[in-house]
Amino acid sequence: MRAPDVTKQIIIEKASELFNTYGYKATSISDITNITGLTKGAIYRHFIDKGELEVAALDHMATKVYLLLGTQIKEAKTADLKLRAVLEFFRSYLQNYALPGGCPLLNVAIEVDDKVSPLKDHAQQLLSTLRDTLIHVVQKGVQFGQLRPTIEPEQVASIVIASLEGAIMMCKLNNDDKDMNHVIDHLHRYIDSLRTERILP
Amino acid sequence: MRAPDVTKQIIIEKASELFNTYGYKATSISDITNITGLTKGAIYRHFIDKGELEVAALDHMATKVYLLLGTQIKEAKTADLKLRAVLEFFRSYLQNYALPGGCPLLNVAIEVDDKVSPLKDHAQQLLSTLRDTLIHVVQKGVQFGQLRPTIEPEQVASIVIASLEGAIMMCKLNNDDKDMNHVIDHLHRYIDSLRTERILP
DNA sequence: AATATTAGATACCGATCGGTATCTTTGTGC
DNA sequence: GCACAAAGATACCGATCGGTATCTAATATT
Repeated sequence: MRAPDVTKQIIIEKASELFNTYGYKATSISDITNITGLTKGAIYRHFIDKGELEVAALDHMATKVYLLLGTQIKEAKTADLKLRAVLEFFRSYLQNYALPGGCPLLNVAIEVDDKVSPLKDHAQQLLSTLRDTLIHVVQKGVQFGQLRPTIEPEQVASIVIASLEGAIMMCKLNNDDKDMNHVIDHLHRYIDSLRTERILP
Repeated sequence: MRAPDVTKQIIIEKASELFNTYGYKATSISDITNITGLTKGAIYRHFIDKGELEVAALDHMATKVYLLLGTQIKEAKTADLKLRAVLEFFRSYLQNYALPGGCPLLNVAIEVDDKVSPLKDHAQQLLSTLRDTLIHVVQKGVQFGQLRPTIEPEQVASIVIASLEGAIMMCKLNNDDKDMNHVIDHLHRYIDSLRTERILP
């Protein structure tokens, strides 16, 4: 008998990889028992039903990703560098496969079809968090005179997120980084256009 | 007893809506018998297994969409207008819901997780077709002096497709057109920048 | 009109799904 | 060391999955 929260964490970790790779509905409890070496009895002791495990797994993946992304953003000093850090974070996303199955947000957003469900609520919250993070970066950039005051932070967020998520889809389907590189190149130039004009000496 | 190909077409049409809305794996044969009023016997007379129906349904949706998109592109006279027609096509995509479940390409691309499968092959082909269409538009635009000769057609295609598909994901999740409008506004300005500079009088 | 062909209905198959009741084992507090 | 609580295993449940063998009925052929 192990400390219960350790076992629970193992279940969440392994399950989240399966969910993110094969889909939430497509991953069965048996798949999770197989990969964890545990039994159904053990799993259902920690989660009242599959839905609760799905939400826990999504939360786990999300905090893992956002923690790393948040760090990268904080380390960059100016708004435009912070935005570029986001781009490079998404590029590395595809290369080192620390995150099996691609972007958790994209995957869950496409899979959930219910009008309302806990999983959809969490997916919406994930997107909001990402949007708000980018919006905040841009707002601060304007405030500090790093970015042009005429730009709309919400629009910048929409453009950056949509481009990167779409690129992930394309790259995953073709097993090829080409589209992501094209998109990131373009976004770098887009960010250039957001900066305040500096008269160089 | 009806003409067989009429029944087959009904099955494909109804099934494709279910597949695109709820997912391929998540839609059962029973779901299809319910919506068509037919029985399993009738369905399995026309398709050897579920996989064959999945592919037929995806093909059906794709040709339906690409026929309409192709028309819009042909009706626009210059390359930059053709590209803008693509943007507006995607905008209308979300509003009138002639296409239940959103973009078939995006949905299937996220769902297929197999390394190789007929459905994935078709999904890849769909993306290639869309890419090639945009690339061709840009190449002709350069050839006819409508677009700057320095631009890379492949990069334009990646950027346009990724942005639009990503926006679809965001809008579907939030049930809100905002992100798509932001993205399309940006793409219009991007297309502006692709045009040959004209010295206005 | 009789026959051959085929679309579609019915009833069933084994496998697997999510979930649960119950039993055994393990660790903990006294 | 013994009682108790909790973790995990086992065995099972009804429902549903994709798929099929067989039967019926409607059309097409002659």
